[in-house]
Amino acid sequence: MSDKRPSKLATLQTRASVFAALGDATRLSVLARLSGGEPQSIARLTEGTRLTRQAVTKHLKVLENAGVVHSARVGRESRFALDPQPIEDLRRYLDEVSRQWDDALARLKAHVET
Amino acid sequence: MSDKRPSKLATLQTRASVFAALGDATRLSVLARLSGGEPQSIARLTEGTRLTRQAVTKHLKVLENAGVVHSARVGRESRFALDPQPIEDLRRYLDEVSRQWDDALARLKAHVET
DNA sequence: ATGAAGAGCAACTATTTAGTTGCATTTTAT
DNA sequence: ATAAAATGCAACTAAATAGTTGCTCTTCAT
Repeated sequence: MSDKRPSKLATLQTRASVFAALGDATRLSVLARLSGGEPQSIARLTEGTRLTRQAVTKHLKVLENAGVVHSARVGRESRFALDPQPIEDLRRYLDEVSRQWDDALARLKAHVET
Repeated sequence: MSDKRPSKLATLQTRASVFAALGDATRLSVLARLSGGEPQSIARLTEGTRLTRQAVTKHLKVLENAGVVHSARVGRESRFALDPQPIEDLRRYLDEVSRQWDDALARLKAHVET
């Protein structure tokens, strides 16, 4: 049977790429617009921005490569929608980090008081 | 009275910079080590890595600028420790995005079924 | 059938980033 | 007093990123 679980390094890289995808103000705005639920065309997502359509397209590709959004062609426009899974993964990961941190602090405190 | 609240754009930029700081596998490993609670020197954080001390230093500076870690000089070494607040902020933000998404889906579904 | 809307592709520039090497400075231990 | 350890600083390179412009292709509406 093949190994279903990706290596630790691969997981790290994947996670990093999702974080990196969110590491840009423009992309966060796009994300905000898409969190409304309705898939939106590139032209629509470009409205209200000072950027070119092509610039927005590039940002969308970054988000898509990270798996944060996906696109589907509908007629002459391609509609982008949010993909909640990777974001959920990040949430869990940050929960984990916070938990570890709290536990560590509790342990250190207990150690000092002993 | 001065305006305590930062502009929306500034908030976005700050958040983006924190995401960006986490958008690198090396920095995520550093973070993992620091989530153990104990402040660690640069030399210590470099151990086990294939990188130079200076490379690690740069990564630490990125994390520090984003507010994710802080450093304090102790004798000849400078010890880095995690700063949980920004991570907590990201958690909340991702919670918010997920919530919006879920709500939107619920609304869309309700609309379809009506 | 034809013009306009929406998007894709390619080439190019400028800036940022990740990494290196080399050398100077501070602190500790002998 | 001096050598080793830990760090800081500066200059440099290579690659990635954000953005642009220009052109082509497909699809829709008239």
